[in-house]
Amino acid sequence: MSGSQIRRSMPLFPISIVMQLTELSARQIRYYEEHELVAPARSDGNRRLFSLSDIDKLLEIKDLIDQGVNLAGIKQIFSVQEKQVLTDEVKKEAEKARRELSDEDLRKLLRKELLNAGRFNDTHRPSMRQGDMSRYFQK
DNA sequence: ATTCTTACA
DNA sequence: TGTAAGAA
Repeated sequence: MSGSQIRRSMPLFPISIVMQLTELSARQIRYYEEHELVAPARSDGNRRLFSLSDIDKLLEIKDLIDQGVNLAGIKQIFSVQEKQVLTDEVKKEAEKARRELSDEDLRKLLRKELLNAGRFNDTHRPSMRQGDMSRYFQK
C-alpha cells in the first residue's frame, strides 16, 4: 500500500467534524455504519474515529441517497467498485510482471486473476432479471 | 462537553 | 430519521 493511501486510512476525525464535512446527521452516519457502508475505527473510549477515505465514502453515500438510491443499491454499487479495485490491482501487477519478472510469475498472476473472477461472478450469481431494478431505489 | 447505545415516535 | 435518556 502506498504512503498516501496509508494516510487516507488513518483514523483522525470525531463524528462532529464528519457531520460538518458531509452535512450528514450523527444519526445517519451511525446508521450507515450499522449497515456496513463505512467502518470507522474506534478510540480508547469507544468514540468513532473517521479517516479521509471514510469521509469520501460518506460523501458518495450522500450523493447516492440524494439521487434516490437506497441502501441495497449503494451496497450493490460499492461491491462493483470493489471488484473494480481488485481488477485494477491485478492489472497493475500484470504490468509489473510483464516488464520485470519471469514467466513463472505470470502463471501465478493468471491463477490469481481466475480466483478473483470466481470470487465475484459467483457471488452476484443470478445476474438480475430486467425490470427489477426498483429494488435499489427509494419508494 | 461530547459521543455512545438503546428505544420509541 | 429525529429525539430522548442514561452511561461512559
